[in-house]
Amino acid sequence: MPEIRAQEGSKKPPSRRLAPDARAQQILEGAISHFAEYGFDGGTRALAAHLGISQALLFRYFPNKAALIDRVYEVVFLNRWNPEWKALLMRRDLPLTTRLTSFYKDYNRSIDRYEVIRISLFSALRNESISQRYVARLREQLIAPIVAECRAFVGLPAPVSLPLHPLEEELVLGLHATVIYGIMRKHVFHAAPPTDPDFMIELQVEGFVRFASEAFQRVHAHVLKSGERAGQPPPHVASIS
Amino acid sequence: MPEIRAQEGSKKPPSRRLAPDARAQQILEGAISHFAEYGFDGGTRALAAHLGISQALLFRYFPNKAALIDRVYEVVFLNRWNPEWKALLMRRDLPLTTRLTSFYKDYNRSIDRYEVIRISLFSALRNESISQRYVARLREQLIAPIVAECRAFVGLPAPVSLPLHPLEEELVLGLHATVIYGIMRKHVFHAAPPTDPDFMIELQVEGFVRFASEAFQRVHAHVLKSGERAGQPPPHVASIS
DNA sequence: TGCCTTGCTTATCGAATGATAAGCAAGAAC
DNA sequence: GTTCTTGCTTATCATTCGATAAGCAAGGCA
Repeated sequence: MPEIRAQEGSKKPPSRRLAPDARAQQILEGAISHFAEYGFDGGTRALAAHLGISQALLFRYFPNKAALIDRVYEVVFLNRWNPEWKALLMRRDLPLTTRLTSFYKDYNRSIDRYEVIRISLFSALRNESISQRYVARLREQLIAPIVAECRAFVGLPAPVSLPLHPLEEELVLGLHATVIYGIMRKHVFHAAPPTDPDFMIELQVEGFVRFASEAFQRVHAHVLKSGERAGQPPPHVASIS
Repeated sequence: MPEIRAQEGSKKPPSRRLAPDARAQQILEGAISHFAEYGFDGGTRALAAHLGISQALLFRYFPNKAALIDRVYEVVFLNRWNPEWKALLMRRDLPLTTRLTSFYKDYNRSIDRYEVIRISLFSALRNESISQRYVARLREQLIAPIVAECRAFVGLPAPVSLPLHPLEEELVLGLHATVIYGIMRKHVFHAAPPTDPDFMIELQVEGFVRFASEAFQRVHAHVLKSGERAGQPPPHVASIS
């Protein structure tokens, strides 16, 4: 009878004395999935247990919990940006529909991950500065360029002569929303029917571009009509009833 | 010289010995704004301090923290639903555009609140059952009826003879997304330009209805073409890189 | 003015949190 | 097989968490 290793505890045979780099990487990946599931208040003990290591070991590889979270942010936010997106969107040798379709298919593929969308939301709800920086980059690198391309597409003046208006951004963000909200339905609200994201993106982009000309014209007319008196924000209702 | 009340501590003159109902209501409202800001891991001590009362008093009015959170959910989710929405959406004596526009203006007005959107997200990220019940109601009471109305509008068979397809719902959710994501940008990502929500809703609905006929036709063609082999979910990528 | 109900606070509990210190033992080097 | 480096665990820290118990005092009532 071969010597059976008395099953110690429950399940931690596949981890003993890793090389420091490997262990750090393992902890980081475990932290990503742990914090994505339970938020950043998910305890370090639960994380360690999930990794099959002792809780103290975490602090040998990361000085404190905040530092570990910062590394998580780095992976989720910074490493997930494709600098070629902007260039793709501005390639006027391609039809606007083609550019938007292939961009959003790629963008969708890049962020349609349980960990990414949930950690993004957890950090945004914490008002983390990295989240706000991501939003700013999104605006400057993607939304604003798309607005500019739409301007060119519908025959309106370029942003250099006529500055971008928030309502134009919002128009584009309407298209953006269909992609983001779809991912959120899947990973946050757990209400995603099995579907074909590429087909839906083709459809949404087609609808957007088809209506773009009229929409941008109407936005410009609306802006002129309301005398650019910087639409006062809607009255903030006090009680919540 | 009038007797100045030695400023005790910092600021808690406007609260002593309230009637039980008033105190309970005050705590509930404070909890809503506290949990909306810091999530449900926001401590009871911080909540009490914000209310200018002792932490122990909370447990005199609510048996435990979970019970308080349940009351918060009640206010945010249940009290915020207008049962007339479905009827409005189905009023075929009105043009579809009119119905959608006035519905989404009202819906937007109803949920465009800092506390509502943030608490909804916090609870969804916790996989709370009430959040999932809200999503189910949204589907059954709003999205499905809109799909049915669109079917009628574009001349497709009613759901009784041809069951709703997830892709059709997703088409409608694209419109829904523009409203929800706009609210999230404002209260979660803090990236909302001052804008005119009613105007944007008119525009988005107009674009949606204008493209609805072709979109629904293409969805049906797509469903037939892919032989209804229940689109296999996209391969779940393992590493997060 | 005095009493007496009751709304509220102070003090404290055990469990859980992030983090530290000391020592065990795996496994390469010889 | 022995040694020695070092990856890892056990034990413990102070702090903070939700929750409880005992007692103070505000203010209506007489």
